[in-house]
Amino acid sequence: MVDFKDIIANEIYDEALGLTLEEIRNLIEIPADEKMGDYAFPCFRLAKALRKAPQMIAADIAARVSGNEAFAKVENVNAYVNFFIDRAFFAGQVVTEVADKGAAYGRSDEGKGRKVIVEYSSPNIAKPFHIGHIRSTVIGNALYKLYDAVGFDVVRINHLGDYGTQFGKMIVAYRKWGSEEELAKDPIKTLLKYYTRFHKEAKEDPSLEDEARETFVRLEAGEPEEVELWKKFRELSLTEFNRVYDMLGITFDSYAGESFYSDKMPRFIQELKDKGLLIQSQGAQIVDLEEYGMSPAMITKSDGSSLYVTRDIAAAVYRKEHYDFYKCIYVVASQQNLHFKQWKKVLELMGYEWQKDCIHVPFGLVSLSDGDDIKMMSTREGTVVFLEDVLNTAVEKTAEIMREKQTQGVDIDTVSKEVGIGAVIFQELSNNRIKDYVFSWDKVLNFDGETGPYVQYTHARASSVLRNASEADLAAIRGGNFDWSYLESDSAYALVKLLYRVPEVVLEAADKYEPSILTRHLVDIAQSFNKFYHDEHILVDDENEKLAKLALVSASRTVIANCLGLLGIKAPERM
RNA sequence: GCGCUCGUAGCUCAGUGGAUAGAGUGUCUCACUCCGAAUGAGAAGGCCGCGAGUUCGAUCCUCGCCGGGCGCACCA
Repeated sequence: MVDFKDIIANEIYDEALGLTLEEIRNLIEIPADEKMGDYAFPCFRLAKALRKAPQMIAADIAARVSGNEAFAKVENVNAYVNFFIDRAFFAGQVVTEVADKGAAYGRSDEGKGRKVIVEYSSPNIAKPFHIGHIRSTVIGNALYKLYDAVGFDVVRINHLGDYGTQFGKMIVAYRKWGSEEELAKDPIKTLLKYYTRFHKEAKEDPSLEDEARETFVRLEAGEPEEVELWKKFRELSLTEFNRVYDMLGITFDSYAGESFYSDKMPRFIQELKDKGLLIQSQGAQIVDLEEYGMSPAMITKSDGSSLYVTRDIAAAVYRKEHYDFYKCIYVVASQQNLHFKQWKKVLELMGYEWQKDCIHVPFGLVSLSDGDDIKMMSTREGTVVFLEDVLNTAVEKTAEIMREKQTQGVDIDTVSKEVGIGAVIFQELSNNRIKDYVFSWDKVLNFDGETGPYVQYTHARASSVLRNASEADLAAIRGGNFDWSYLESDSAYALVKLLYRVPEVVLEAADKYEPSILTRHLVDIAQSFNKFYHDEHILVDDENEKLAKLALVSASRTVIANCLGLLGIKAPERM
């Protein structure tokens, strides 16, 4: 498709300006106000070199470039050269491009098949899957889809938190107060009960903590009794997690969690020793990072058992050797910024240059409102909102709305899931991932305005218009060429521009590890479509006008469906 | 105390080294004999936390302060 910035840069370029083609291209901007054109070139930067007022330069350039078929008008306003695209030409380009590419519109091959690992979700086994876990899960899934869309070969890893002292605690608690029947009935909630009780009682009796650590040492040493219990907890948990993953439509290529690396650690502990990085301190073994302004990275505890960093080092090297990744993306909470900094530094000190290809993608905290108080969710305290409850409630509310509206021709059961769960996912992907937020039922159950259901509704509405068109019309708009001057109105044109930008927005979202960039753009498209829909009648009598407009509706529908797909959200035809 | 991070409309949040800082929500209006009103239009609402600096130009970059969040060795 045409690249207007390239065209403009080529038109403007002149040796006398003292800027390279690339520099000129980068200066081109999209004006905030549409009245100022579709693209603008500010001339301030040229003033010094040319020793001329920027306004004069702009006037010169505007006079020099003109006559390209892509532009309806080129003019200067003060220090800016403003370019107005030829609307009909542009609409034709975009609409036919979308029609040609269909589901592939927005995708590209920038990645050239290189391998990217995305590690995400990674819940702790034996703990509930709560609303806080949605972030890594949903952001990670969107990043997987985005990287896949821009041409990378993506491996999805669920790095389960299935190891560590917490399992010592769990085993101790189960042995003291557990019952098999209770566990079978509702595994996670029961395990959570034991875990909560453990922490309550450990406050009174600190020896429980020691007992838990010893138990973990035995687990890591492969003692059959401990291993068997651990396996049981792991299996029960996975069954429950998979139920949530199914609802969200998420799958993984690997569930190699922390335990997977337990037998791979000794090699690295030895390597750290050999490289003179490991020092003894208070009975533990650490890598001193003081000169880098960080607290030490603890590699083994005084009882000899491993820690988080130890396992992450093993995991990183394993992945490099096993997958030979181009990039390894860790979608993990910002609370662990320090951990990742330490871990990267240790890898660097070990001489693994590829650590620079390991990228921590952090996200903010989800907290709960408790009256006037805002507090962190705590598994230990038992103050959590279960993700499954949130999803189910959203689905129920959707079904209720659909019954009220008496939506025809759909299976409420199926569509309410697509819309309800889509609403929760969309909400999660709406804001910058780094922002903290307070969970709110009102917010997650609001389906008006900039929400998932709004975008899905727009898709359903476009689908409905196309259903109302005749078979002959639909056949005609598949790749047809029409009188695009019917798409020169402000609202049609605004929509065309947004559709045009989708491929670059997808790339940017992947580049910045920020799905919300796409979510926001999708909202803009939906708003723009709805405005177009209100401003203009689509199924008009004039055949040429109708076909041009239908082609735009069809393109919009395709793009909305594609973008929703990249976010991991369904696009129902009716709702 | 140190490090990281956030601070933009009543609330939730976009935004960019450039032209008059934008949405949604809430409040008040208006629009369904018309392709889906989970919609659209309008009104109202802003020392872009504060103070310096860099720049032709700063809400954006730098430094300092203030306020919130997170983290800082035997948890993950």
